[in-house]
Amino acid sequence: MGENEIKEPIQKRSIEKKDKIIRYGFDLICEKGYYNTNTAEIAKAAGVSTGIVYRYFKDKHDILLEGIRLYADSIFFPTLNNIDDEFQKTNLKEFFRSMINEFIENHKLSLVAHEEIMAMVHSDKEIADFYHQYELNSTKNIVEFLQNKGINKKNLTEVVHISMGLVDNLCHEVVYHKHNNIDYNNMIELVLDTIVHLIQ
Amino acid sequence: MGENEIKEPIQKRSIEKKDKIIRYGFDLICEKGYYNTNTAEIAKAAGVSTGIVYRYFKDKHDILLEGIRLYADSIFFPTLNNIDDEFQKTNLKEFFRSMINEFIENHKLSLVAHEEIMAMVHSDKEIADFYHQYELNSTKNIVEFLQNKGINKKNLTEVVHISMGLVDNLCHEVVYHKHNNIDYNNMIELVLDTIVHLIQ
Amino acid sequence: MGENEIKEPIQKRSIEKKDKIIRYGFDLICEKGYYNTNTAEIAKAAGVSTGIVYRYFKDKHDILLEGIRLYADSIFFPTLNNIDDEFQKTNLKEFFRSMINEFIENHKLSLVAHEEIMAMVHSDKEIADFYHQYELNSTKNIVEFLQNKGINKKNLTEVVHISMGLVDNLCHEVVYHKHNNIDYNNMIELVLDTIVHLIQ
Amino acid sequence: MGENEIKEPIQKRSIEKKDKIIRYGFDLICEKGYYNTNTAEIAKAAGVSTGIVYRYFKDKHDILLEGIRLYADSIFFPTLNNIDDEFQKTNLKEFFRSMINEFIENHKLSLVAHEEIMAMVHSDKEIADFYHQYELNSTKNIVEFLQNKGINKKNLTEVVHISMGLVDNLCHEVVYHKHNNIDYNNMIELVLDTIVHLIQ
DNA sequence: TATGAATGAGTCTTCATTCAT
DNA sequence: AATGAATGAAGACTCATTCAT
Repeated sequence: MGENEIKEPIQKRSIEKKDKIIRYGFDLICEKGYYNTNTAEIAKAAGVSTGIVYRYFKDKHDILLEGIRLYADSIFFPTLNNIDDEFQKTNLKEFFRSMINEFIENHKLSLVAHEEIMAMVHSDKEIADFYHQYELNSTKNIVEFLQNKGINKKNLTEVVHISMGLVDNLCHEVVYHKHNNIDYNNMIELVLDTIVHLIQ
Repeated sequence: MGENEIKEPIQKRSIEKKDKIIRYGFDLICEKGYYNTNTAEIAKAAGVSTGIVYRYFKDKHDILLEGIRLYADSIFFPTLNNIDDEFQKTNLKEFFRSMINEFIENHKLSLVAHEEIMAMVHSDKEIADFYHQYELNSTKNIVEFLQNKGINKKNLTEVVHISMGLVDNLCHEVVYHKHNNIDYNNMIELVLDTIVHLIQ
Repeated sequence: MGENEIKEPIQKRSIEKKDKIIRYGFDLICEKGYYNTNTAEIAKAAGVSTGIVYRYFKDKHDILLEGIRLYADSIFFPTLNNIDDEFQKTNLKEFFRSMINEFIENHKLSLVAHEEIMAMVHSDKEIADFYHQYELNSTKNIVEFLQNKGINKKNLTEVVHISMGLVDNLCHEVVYHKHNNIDYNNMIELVLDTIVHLIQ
Repeated sequence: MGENEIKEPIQKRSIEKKDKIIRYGFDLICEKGYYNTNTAEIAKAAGVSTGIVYRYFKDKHDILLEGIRLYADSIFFPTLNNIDDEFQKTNLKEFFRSMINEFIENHKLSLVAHEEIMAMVHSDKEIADFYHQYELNSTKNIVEFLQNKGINKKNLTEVVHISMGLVDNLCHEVVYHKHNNIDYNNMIELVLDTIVHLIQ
C-alpha cells in the first residue's frame, strides 16, 4: 500500500472534516471561481490545515469534482431520482411550476456554480464526463417518468431536452440577471405554457 | 512607475499584428481556457514576442476583453444590426431557421468561448458590463425588428428572451454535446415550432 | 485575489528565519543596491526558498523597510534612547568622542546603507516617513538630554542638527572615502572642537 | 571602424539632440530616480526616438554619467574654478554666505540628484571614480584659493572638508526637509559662524 | 540620421503540493 | 491524524537594447 494514497475517512470526525472541505471549499470556488480560490483559503474556510486537504483529496481539482458530484442536483437540472408522485396528467403545468420554484431556490444557493462548471466542462475531461453522464440520466429519468404517466408524445427525448433548457435559462434569468425590462412573472407563465405545449 | 502607454497601432503591419494577437490569443483562450493559457503561448500562437503583446494590450485580461468585443456576434446571440430584410410575417419559421443555421456556423468557430466567457461574467466586472449591454441591445433590436414587421404579441420582450435562450441551447447542443440519443433534426424543428408558437 | 496574509512568526525557528531574511537580505541590498539585488539572491543569501520570503514580507520593498527599522541606529545617527549617563558638563568633548567612535563602528557594519536609503527617501514615501520620524526623535532626544544636563544654549535644536550633520559626515569620511590627503585624527579633533564650540 | 560605435555628433543639430537627451534625461532621473525612469521616458522627454539614444550613448547608464559630468557643479559642492575675486580676508563670512545662497539655488534645481548619485557611488565604479576625482579637485581648489588669500590655518584641508560638509548638509536641510522645528535663518548664521571659526 | 516596433531575458510574486514536527 | 512552514516551478509583466524601414 503506497504511503501517499488518498484515505477514505472511516472515523466520524474524519468524515465530517472531509465534508467540511467539500462544502466550504466548493462554496468558495463557486463564489470566487476555481482559479481565484487557493487551497489555503479553502482550508481556512473549512477550518482545517492546508496539509490535511491532501489526505482526503488527490489535488485541488479533486475538491471541485467531489463538490460537483455532491451538489449536482442543486447546480444542474435535478435527476429527479426521488420524484414526487403527486403528478397527474392534468396538472402538468403546476407540476413544472413547483419544479421550477424548487430549481430557482437551488440556484440561489449555487450562485455562479453552474456557469463556472459549464466552462470547465470544456477544459476538464473528468468534469465533462461527469456532467454528460449526469445530464443523460437526468433526461432519461424525466422521459421515463413522463412515459410512465401515460405521455407518449413523439420525440419525447428532444422535447424534454428543450424543456430542461428552458427551465435552466429561466432560472438563470431570475436568479442572476435581473434585467429590469423583463417581467419575471410573465416569463415564468410563458415558459410553463411552452413546456405544456411541447409535452402534450 | 513607467508610463506604459498602450499604443493603438496605425500602420497596416501593426494593425495586422494586433489583430493576430487577438485572433490567435482569443482562439487559444477559448480552446484551453483563460487560466490555462499563458501569455507566452498567446505570443507564440500569434507569432510575436511576449513583449510586443503589452504594447497593444494593457494586460492578459485585455486580450480576452478585446477578443470578446470582436467576436461577440459569433459567441453570443447576434445583435442583428444588419438584419436581413427578406422577412415576411408568413415565413417566420424559415427566417428563424436560417438564423439558427448561421448561428450554428458561428458557434462552430467560437468553440468553448461562450461558456468560458459566461463563467467569467460572474467574476469579472468589465466582461459582465460588456455582456449585459450586448444582450440588452440584442434583445431590443429583435423586439423592434419584429414590431416593425407588424408583430404585436403581448410580452414580446419576454418572448424574445425565451426564444433567444432556446436558440442558444439548441446551438450548443448541436455544436458541442453530440448526445447520441438525440435527433438534432427533430430538435431543430421542435425549437422552430416553439418559437413560432411563442411569437405569433 | 488571494488573501496573502503576512504571518508574524511565533515559533522560535520561524523568527530566526525571518531575522535571517532581514539580516542577509538587507546586507545584500546595502552592498549591491536595492535595484541590483533580486529576491532570488536575497532568499539564497538567507538560505531559504523564494516562496517563504513572501510569508514574512509583503514584498521586496518590505524587506528593505524592515531592515531599515531594525538597523536604523546603526545606519543613521542613533536615537540615544539608552544614553550613557557618564556625561558631565565638563567632559562634553570626551562624551562626543566616544559617541563618534561608536558611530564609526556602526557605520563600518552598515556599509553603503546610509546613502542607498537616503536616495530612496526621495522616491519612497514609507521610507521617507520612517526616516523623518526617526530623525525628529533623534534630535529631540539629544536636545532634551543636553538641557537636562544644564546646557541652555540658544538655538539648541539647530546646534544639535548641525552637530549631527558634522558627525554624520565625519563617519562617512572615515569609513568610506579614505581620501589619502586627509588626516582623520586631525579631522576628528577638529569636529569635536567645533561641536564643543557650538554647544557651549 | 565598428558599426556600433558611439558617434560624437558633429553637426549642430546633432549636438543639440545629444544635449537635450542629457538635460531632459538627467532631469527625469534626478526627479524619479535612475531605476524608476526608463529609456522610453527619457527619449520622450527629450523629444527624440528611443533608437537614437543609442547612437549618442553607449547605454542608459551612460546618460546618467554624462549628466553627472555636466551638472556636477550644481549637484555637488562647486569646484570654484572660476571663482569670484571679490574675496577679502575680512569678509570671509559674507563670502561664504553668498556661496551658500548660490549653492541653495543650485540644489533647488538638482532636487534629489545629490543623494541619488551618492547612492550610486557605492554600486557603480564609473560614478564613484568621477565623484572622488571631482571632490578632490573641489577641496584642493578651495584650499589653494584660501592659501592664496593669505589664510594659513593648520590642517586647512581638513577644515575645508568639514566646512564643505556643513554647507552640504545645510543646503539639504533648507531645500528638502523643511523640518518645522528648525529656524533656517538661525541655522545659516550658526553654520557661517562655525566656518569662520574653523578657518580663521 | 532617425524612427519606433520588436525582442526576450530578467523580475517579482503566487500557489499547489510536500515535509518536518 | 494534523499542522502550517517550506519549496520551487510557473506566470504576468517590464524594459534595455536592437533592427527593419
